[in-house]
Amino acid sequence: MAPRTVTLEQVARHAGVSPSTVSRILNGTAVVSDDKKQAVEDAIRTLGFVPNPVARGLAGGRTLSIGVVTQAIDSPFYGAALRGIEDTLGAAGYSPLFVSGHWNAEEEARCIDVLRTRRVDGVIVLTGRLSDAALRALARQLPVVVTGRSLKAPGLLSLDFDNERGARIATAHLLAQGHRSVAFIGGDPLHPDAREREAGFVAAMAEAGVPVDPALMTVGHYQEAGGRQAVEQWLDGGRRFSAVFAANDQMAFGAALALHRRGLRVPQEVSLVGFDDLASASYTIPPLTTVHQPVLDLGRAAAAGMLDLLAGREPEAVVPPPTLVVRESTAPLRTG
Amino acid sequence: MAPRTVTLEQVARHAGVSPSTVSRILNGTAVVSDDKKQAVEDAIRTLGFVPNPVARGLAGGRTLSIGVVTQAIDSPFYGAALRGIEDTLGAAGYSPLFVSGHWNAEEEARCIDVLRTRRVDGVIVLTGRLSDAALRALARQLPVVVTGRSLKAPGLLSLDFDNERGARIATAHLLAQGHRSVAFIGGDPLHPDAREREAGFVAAMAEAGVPVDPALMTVGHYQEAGGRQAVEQWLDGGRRFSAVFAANDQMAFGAALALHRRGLRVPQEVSLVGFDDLASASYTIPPLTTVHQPVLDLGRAAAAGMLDLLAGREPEAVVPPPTLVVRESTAPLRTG
DNA sequence: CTACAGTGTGAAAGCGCTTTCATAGACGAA
DNA sequence: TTCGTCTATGAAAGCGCTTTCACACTGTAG
Repeated sequence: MAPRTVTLEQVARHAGVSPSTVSRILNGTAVVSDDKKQAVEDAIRTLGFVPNPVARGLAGGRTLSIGVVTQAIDSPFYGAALRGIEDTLGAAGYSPLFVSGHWNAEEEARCIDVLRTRRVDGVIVLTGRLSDAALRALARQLPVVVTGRSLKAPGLLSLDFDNERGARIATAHLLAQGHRSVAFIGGDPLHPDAREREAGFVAAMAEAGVPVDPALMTVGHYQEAGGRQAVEQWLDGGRRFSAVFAANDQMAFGAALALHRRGLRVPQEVSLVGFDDLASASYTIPPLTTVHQPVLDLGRAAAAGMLDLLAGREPEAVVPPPTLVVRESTAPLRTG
Repeated sequence: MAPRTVTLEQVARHAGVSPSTVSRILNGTAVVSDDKKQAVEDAIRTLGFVPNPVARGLAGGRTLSIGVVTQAIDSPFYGAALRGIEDTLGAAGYSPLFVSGHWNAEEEARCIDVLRTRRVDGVIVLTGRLSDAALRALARQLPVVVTGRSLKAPGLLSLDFDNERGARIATAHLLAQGHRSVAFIGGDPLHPDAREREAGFVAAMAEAGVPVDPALMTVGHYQEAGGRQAVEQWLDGGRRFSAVFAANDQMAFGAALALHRRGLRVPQEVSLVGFDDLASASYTIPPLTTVHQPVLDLGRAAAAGMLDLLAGREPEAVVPPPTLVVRESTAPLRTG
């Protein structure tokens, strides 16, 4: 219980070389003769030496930690991404440092200050409210990976998910089922992805030659309560619709509850489609048809991209395309 | 964009004092005359000096970061706790370092090694599989706060939630509604809290003089799928019950789906109670009656306790008692 | 045989801060 | 007045690692 921390110097002494040599072997910074390398590796093993990242951070400027700016640490949506990041970063010896911006540009900027203060080697930003300019500026100092936008800059990798396409296929599915009056509950138009999803919806409707009723389009702020209120207002206003497309699952859940309360059965009377495919979407009643976002993969891709950036490699990021997961909340329009 | 990092030495020069003095002022380690203190504070302000935690960590051994061992970074249950921890730690200038043990003692031990390597100032363990002995040993080296068990040791604070009581009131609620054949879906008995919840269920039944049917008690591993399978098996086996108490919400969701599939309506035909009060529990169909666990407060309390421990104060932790949130998944037994 | 690139290696100087340790005053006691 | 005891402060030694820089060597060319 008192394994006095082993230092690089001890390893050096044990192996009969200088600390510099040990460091060089550790980091592969220079060519070292094979015999010394062997001796050092043996010493490391027998002594059980583990480099101290703190000292490394001070001396070399590398802390082996990556800042991750998320919006809320307990977000059901980003959770999977965080997991993906944690996994692939961890496998490479890096540790993520999670901070939450709470959908607030100012707070996000503060988070990034904290990360910089802590000397992280890179920053992964999950969507967020920061301006593109701010990200570009940040990328001049550190490798940056950002999701939810497409943005070109040196030292910056952006991983964008095709929200419009996702919304299109969701809407197309409803249309293919015969629905003509489909209501849309959007996210906050401040989010680019909310705008894209709306655009996808509109595009799919136009493509099918179905006019969209502006009265059946509203904003639900990506929260359950928003979805619920949307439906309640439509129903209170006497609006009729046979299908609802919610721009995220949480709003779809809210909508489902409102429909249930008003005695409208899903999918018999109203079809419902969500977006994101949260883990819980397959266990709602009925299980929700939704657009699957590969968030876990996105997290992994972001982390892998960061690793590439750090290694000076050209990052090759692949974000899988959106797919529709058809479950039980949608059904063909009942004629008559 | 090139605000060359300001060092403590620059502050010292600017204020006309020695670095030692600046450090002393920063840490309050010694008495410093008021005029110098003033000068230093001015210098800090005008220079915009921010101490480098990495250097601090190397020199002083304090990194101002707290390791947090959670089981899955994307857990819907612990998420709120993480948020609470992040908030109160952040307010005190500490940063949490989250690592996930994935319900695996070995992995948890590895996580703790990572944290130690990173020289965290303390460790918060959310439940987990580590042995009490391992935690006690850890507490000899670092302040430790652990949730989900009660355990006394120097340098260790344990925050336990009254699972048994929670299970009792949930069961009592069902019993008060006239239910007599109530089924129980438990968590993995390896979790102490799973055992406690089961004990609470059994105790409440006994208290009411209602015999428990062992065939109506099963293990669902805290997952949706487990809850679902439990119900399916009972139904397939021809078992009858008018109420189900699931030891966590996720299993309750699974159970609800299985009941729905079999055409049994909640709460008309079967009452359903969960445990945890996940954020999503109020938006299921029907909204779930469940035992509210103040996870957010628990997270805050854990962080506050850690801060106390670090400051050498006697931590005074208060975990609020469980309460039952009655929603719409429970109803009086239909007689006849 | 001298001169000049390479190579592998060690010495030593930091990285930015904390923390002894030592010292110059200030002050009360003798 | 002299001595001892504090008290505030500075000098300097690290914390454990990286990274110049310089130095022996080798080897090859002139």
